[in-house]
Amino acid sequence: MPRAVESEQSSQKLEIILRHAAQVFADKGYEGASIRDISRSSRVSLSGLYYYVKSKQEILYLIQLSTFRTILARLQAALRGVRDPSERLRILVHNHLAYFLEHPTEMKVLAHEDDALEGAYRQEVAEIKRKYYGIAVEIFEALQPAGQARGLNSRVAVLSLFGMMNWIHTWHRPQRDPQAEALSEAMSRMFLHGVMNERSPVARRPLPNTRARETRAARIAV
Amino acid sequence: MPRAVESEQSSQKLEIILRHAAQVFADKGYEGASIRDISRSSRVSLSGLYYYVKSKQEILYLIQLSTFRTILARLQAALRGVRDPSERLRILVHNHLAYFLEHPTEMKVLAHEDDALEGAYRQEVAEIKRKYYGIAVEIFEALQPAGQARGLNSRVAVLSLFGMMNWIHTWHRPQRDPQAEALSEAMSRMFLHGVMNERSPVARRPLPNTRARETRAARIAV
DNA sequence: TGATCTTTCGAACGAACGTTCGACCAATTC
DNA sequence: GAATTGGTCGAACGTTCGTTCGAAAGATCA
Repeated sequence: MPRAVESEQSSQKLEIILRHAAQVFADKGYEGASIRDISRSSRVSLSGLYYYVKSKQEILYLIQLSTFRTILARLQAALRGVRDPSERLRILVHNHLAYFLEHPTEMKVLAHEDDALEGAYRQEVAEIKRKYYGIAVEIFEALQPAGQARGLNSRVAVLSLFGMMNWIHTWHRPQRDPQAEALSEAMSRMFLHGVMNERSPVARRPLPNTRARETRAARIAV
Repeated sequence: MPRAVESEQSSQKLEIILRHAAQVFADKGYEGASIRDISRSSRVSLSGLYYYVKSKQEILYLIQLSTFRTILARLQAALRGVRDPSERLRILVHNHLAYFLEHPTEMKVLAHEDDALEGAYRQEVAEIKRKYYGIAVEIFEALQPAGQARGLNSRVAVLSLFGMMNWIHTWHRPQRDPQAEALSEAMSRMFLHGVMNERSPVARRPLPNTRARETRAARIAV
């Protein structure tokens, strides 16, 4: 019989399986990875896996769902009480990148296996993704009434930002590249003010001295 | 016997095969696609494919190699004679995005199947990629002596730019989203000057009137 | 017409795939 | 101590995979 209501032990073992599965999917891709790979790496027999999980698709679904739920919940918590649009954007970027660097395997699976799910699984994940995206659009558009944002297509701007952030799974090496703090500061700054040195950057928060120079974290060594 | 020196006809048929293969890889991913899928869609028998091609890996290799070579050659041609760093960056972005939107299937295969190649195939493609990346870094760093670029990690800045651009394969819908001109103008502008409205944008070229407003193409409807 | 070379393909190879089944073991309940 | 329950797994299922092989059909030139 398949697992019906999970005991403490049981759901703990499911988590182990999902953790190893995420690693395997990240290494070989969803299609390139086999259930046997997951069985070997998690030390659960091939048939034993099916006590915890209905199918290979469900494994991917469970990984994506829980990862996305966590990152969304963290974002909502971090945003609570913050009103300034620029600051909210910085929080979004930091939350996204910090989670990315803490859980690189799960996030790679999220970013790279976007098309692999089908049917109801796909739709359920898409729903969370829409919500996450919607928050980003709201934040972006709130930059405008303040008379700050250029006349830019929100969709293009926000998806470009996600592109910057999600692409890091292809290049970021923890030893070599900046960590979450510096990286999110750099990307927020690039997104908000660009790479060029027009006059002076806007200060992080409205300060007496509007011409404050950039923070240390943003000035990454070349 | 496998094809040795290709005749006119023969290499033409190889191109047909590669075009269909790119479509199949783009739809199902490299691992998810089968040689039989490619056989079916290109109307060449399963064994017939192996007259033109040594292996499934070689198919992917040939697609990636020729796509990358073309985009690199076009970039070098478009850059010839242009000295202004900002303008060179705009050319790079436009070249990349224009090719992306003209050949979405090949570019999706390039962006998405980055890890799929192995051994010598992988290295040969990596070499071109390094060259392409190197040009981008050069352009970016040339923004600095002019006293224009912020103290930003080149690697982070350039790879963020590639992230913006390459990510479009996940979201761009030709009917709905801006075309190459408007899109590259928007992304160049975002990268160079950001999304916020600090004072005034810098003019495209050094003009008498440094405070010229943005061009029409950049003001995309929301 | 016959010889040679290029191109095509049906049939089969062994290996690997996702999934299922029924037997089994250990612990808990009566 | 018999029955029940939660967890485990070896063996096998039918299918699909990438690749090979040898025969044969078409083209080219003697």
